[in-house]
Amino acid sequence: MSVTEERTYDFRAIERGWQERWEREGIYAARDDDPRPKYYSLEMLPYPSGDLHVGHAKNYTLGDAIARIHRMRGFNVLHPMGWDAFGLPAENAAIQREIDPETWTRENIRNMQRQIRLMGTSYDWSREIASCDPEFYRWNQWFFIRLLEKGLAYKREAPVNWCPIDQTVLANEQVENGRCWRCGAAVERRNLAQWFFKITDYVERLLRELDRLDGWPERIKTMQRNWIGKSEGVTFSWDVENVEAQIEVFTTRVDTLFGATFLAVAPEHPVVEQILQKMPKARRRIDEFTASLKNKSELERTQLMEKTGVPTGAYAVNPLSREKIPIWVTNYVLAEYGTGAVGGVPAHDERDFVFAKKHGLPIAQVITTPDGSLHAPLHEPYVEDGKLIASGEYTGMKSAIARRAIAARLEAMGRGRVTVNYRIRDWLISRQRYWGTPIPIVYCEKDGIVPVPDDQLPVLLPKNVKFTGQGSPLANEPSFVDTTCPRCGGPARRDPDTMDTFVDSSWYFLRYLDPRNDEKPFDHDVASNWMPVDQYIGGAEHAVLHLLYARFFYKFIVDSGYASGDDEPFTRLFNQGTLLKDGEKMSKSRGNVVGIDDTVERYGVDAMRLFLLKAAPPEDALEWTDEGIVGRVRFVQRVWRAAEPLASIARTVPLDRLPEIRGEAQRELVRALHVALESGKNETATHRFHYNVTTAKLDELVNHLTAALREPDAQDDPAVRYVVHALPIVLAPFAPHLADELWSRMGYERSVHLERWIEPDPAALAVEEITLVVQVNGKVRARIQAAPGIGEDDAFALAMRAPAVTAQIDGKQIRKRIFVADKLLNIVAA
RNA sequence: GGGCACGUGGCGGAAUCGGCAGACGCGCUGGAUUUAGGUUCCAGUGGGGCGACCCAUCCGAGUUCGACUCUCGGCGUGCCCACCA
Repeated sequence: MSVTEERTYDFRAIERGWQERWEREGIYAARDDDPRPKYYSLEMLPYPSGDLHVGHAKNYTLGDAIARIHRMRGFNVLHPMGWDAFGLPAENAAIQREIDPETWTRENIRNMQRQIRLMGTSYDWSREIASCDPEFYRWNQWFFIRLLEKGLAYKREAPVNWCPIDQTVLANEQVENGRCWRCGAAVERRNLAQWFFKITDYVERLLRELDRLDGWPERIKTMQRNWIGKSEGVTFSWDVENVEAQIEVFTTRVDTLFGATFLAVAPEHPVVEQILQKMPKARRRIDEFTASLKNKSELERTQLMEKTGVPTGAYAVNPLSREKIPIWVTNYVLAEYGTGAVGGVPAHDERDFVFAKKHGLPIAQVITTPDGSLHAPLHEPYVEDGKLIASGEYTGMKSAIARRAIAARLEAMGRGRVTVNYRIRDWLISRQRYWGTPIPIVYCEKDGIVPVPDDQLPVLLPKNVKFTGQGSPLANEPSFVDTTCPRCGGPARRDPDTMDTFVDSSWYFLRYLDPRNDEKPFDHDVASNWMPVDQYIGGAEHAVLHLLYARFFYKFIVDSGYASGDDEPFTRLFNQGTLLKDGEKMSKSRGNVVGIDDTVERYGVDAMRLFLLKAAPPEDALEWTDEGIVGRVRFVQRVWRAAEPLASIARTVPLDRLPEIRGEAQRELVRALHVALESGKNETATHRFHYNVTTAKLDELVNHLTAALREPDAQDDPAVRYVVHALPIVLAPFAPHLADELWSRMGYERSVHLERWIEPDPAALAVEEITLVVQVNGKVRARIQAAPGIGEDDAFALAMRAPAVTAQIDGKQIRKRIFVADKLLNIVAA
């Protein structure tokens, strides 16, 4: 073996060895009774899709660095991991390849456990959970029944989103641009009886309390606000001429009421049938129109079709002007939003304008610009607030004032009221699929809807189910569906549906706190002590799904007394940027994945981790390159070559005080260490987590160390020994294996990950000389070396000795001096 | 169409408070070591000029002694929402 080979860091053997030892000794296990301040550090739990790629590694590496540095900063850190194990891909594998979904899932979990361990992440594996375990999903069923008892779970027939490919209904949150979020199929509308969670009961709190989530990205809060979609307006009714009916409309622009020239209703609106009873002549054309819409998917109806409609022949009476306007059935008014009917104001609404132009309906301007300069004919709708015209007694009012006045008038007439409307709908949780939590409900001919009693939970998923891809697997399984009523003992049928997997992730973070409890989902006191999650890390794709559901669920949990304290579950949220390969998001479906196993085998875990942290700030998208990681391989080897030969003697210089400093180079070396320590501390304390900067400071430190080691007798220099001694500590959160290997070679028995971070020392950070920038008229002309704290006059005197400065001032008057202590002197001359 | 981000060398990025633009890394160039390749080490690396200096953070204005940073306008990129009444 040659000399160079001997000094090469054998990362393959060393990294594996440390992972086994950490696990054997359980050094990352969190204890409930630890007296130190708690820190709950959580990454969104992964779906066990098969293989991890370096995109996953990016997410977990950041979370692990944060957990590790908090542990070293004196916190009792809880850092758990688990599996979001229910879901469609497992069932699709069953249909396509005849593998049992459970087998498929368990195999994937096993493989991903191995890969996550390969990354050297500091999880407390004793708390691991998988949502497909009956010990976990039992509590989904338990919570379902608690929600049912509170009236927050209910079954209702409603128009719902149906995915024809995945053969199940979807929540509104799972429909993106009219398409299924999983498979991309155009979603259809179906009227089905389904279970909902009443998230709308919590909508005001979910909206208002976003304001106090200071640790959340503004972007995510905005997305939640938009999704909730609160709008304030007026709901009021129109009489229908010659028909015993009223039509309620909701509008945010009641100031435009005098400009309504038609009334638009959704085809599904009940008033359509009432009108047809009186005026059967219109039936054929309305039926034809409605039928033409029926064939269209929701996507086509909302996005691709032009606005169209047919008149009903009936007229509505404007409650204020008494004007009669025609009632039209249209395709652009949605039955599910507001009241399903809208006053058509072409002059001041873009959709109504387009519709009126097409069908030759009048355009009546009732708002003009504040200066009154806008007059008919309008070539485009004027949708801003302005001043009312042609609006009876309200003419001349500003929009905002008119809105209040007209609302008050409608209220006084007993026709209307100020209302608030929300875009968000109740959360549809039924799924017509097998691989999920069975809904714990039994239908009895005598007793109706009967919840399964707590002591009969869990309702287990049956094994050996047939997967044909046709219809719901559980519904086709008589041994599961046929049961007896828990109340009367008579024949009954089980609900054949399973729950949306987002139910699992709405409270899983509480199960980590008490994972083996078989009497309750979690203990009240244990949960209250650990909650809320201090730092939550994950991608932004869950902004209106998981993150909204979990907030709802935790509010319910605190309201019900299952836990106490702040009812917001996640104090701080950090959105990781995605990992790109060749400019595209790395994903299995795109086929551009770089695997964990290959990367670790080739470059080592620490090099991979360092690259993922170093290449970009964690919130930014990061392009994976094989060239970039070799720089980190070099770094790991450079550290090893510098520090390992001194490992046996480094401990002779203690870390609890600064070492003897023999010269300027030694000062700079020790300073570089403390700069790195401070960077790690600050990036953590400010929650920026820009460890790309901290790792750059580590590079500078190692550059200084390498230079110092070229001096004769460097091994005997106390500053060199001190820095080598401290190196494992400052490396530990980022390159945990390398750090522990060096630490143990110094003779320590205990892992470096149980050591304290060294507090950056102001004396080490202080500089003996500062560089004062001298500007003339804002342009840098000289840099002068001076002692820190130099006064303005002394600085000026020094500056005037610099030829580059005097040359610029020559022949001019000095008007002003700006002096920033220890930084800059700007001489203004003209 | 609306909202929110962002725009700095060949590339990823740094500059935390309005005060040295380009830290650190990749790549590249030259040198040393090496039979050679690789590794390692050293030096250099925004553009222009022989030079004192000049130009440069998407473009254009503005505020300021001083702007990558603040304001206004434009262009570009990304993400989210979108017949929501």
